[in-house]
Amino acid sequence: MARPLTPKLSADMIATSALALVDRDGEFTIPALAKQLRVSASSLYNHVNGKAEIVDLMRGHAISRVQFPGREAHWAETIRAIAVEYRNTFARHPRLIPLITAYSVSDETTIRMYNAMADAFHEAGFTPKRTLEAITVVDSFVLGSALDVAAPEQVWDPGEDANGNLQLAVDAGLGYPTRADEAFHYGLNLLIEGFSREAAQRSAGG
Amino acid sequence: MARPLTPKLSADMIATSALALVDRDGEFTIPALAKQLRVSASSLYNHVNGKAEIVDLMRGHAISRVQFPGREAHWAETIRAIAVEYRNTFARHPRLIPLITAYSVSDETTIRMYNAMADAFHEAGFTPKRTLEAITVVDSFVLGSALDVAAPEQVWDPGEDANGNLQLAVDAGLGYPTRADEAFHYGLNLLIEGFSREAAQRSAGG
DNA sequence: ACCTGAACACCGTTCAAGT
DNA sequence: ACCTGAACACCGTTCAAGT
Repeated sequence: MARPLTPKLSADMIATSALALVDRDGEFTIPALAKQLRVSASSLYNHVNGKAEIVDLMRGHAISRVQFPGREAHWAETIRAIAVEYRNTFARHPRLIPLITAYSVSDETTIRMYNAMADAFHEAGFTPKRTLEAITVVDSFVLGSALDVAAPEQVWDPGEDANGNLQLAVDAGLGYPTRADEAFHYGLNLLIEGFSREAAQRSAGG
Repeated sequence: MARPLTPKLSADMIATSALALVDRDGEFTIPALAKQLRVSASSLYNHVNGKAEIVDLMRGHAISRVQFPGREAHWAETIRAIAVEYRNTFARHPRLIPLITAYSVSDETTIRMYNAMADAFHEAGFTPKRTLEAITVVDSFVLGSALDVAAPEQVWDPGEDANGNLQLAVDAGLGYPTRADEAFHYGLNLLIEGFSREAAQRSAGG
């Protein structure tokens, strides 16, 4: 074969194909990826610097869909919309999450998201330090909630080791596929209510 | 050599040694682990069924230190104490977190923790379904916060892509090594305040 | 510039052999 | 029962050769 007139590969094709493998298998290998692309393994290295870079591209690819709310919204609704979008984006590829947590997280979309949150908390009257902490809180909760989507359900099947109250709760949750979703919105509401109360106190001159 | 009179290895030694490698390098390999234990790689398989089981043992080993509060405490303080303990336990071995998120999470200590939280929320008057959601919320936030400890600081060095408000917040956070700690307590307070308000509403017959 | 096959170092796991 | 060394399949990456 050797070099074709038009390239058989691109970084974007590699990312898309790898994401499909992760969605299906929870992992990917270079040989499996090459096979799916009908290409030899070494060809990938003409477009990509290594496996770590492929993971990086996958995160960028997954996250690039994030839609931001318009600036006309109330700051609290901006925070909510970003958190929901961010979490849903991760939840769309739950098995990607364990892979990307091992790597650093600083692509352009992430920064844009932090920017938008910083603006919202500034509008709420938060100090810079408080803004940093609030962003960290939202980020942690979103990431943890996304991980919860990826987690196998067996966590919630404790069997004999559960005492009465846990068993009751689990029974209430079985056959309840939106558990992770509802818990996410519940927690997000608690956080935003707390932020709002703090904002009200600040504007009241507390 | 062959078989020694007293075994050179045990599952616990393997877990401890692997944890030391992860703390130092962020990962571990079977050959490196065997070398540190001054043993051949194949010897490990007399005590352990494979790499996945070693990761399982590491999580159990790390988590086994968790101290539970006495039952005399107020339910809200019980929740707080568990969350703090749980999160600090993970934060003690931050580089372990990306490894264990890829596996399932259902050992005995975890179940005991969920049991204790279920009792606390029951005491607060939560329904079983609400209890399940509240536990999920706390769990997600704790895990996300622990991941934040493990995350490289470069997330918070956005450089030119930051707009004014984000840059101000980051400036407030640089050289501020307890950022992750303070954000965790901030978020935890918000959640517990929310839980308490809900409990008060319920007991008032809302 | 981009694809290929051969090659290399390394990893996880198995297993017969030894005591 | 428990350790060893040899062996196997597999993985990530490099590189000279080809167009």
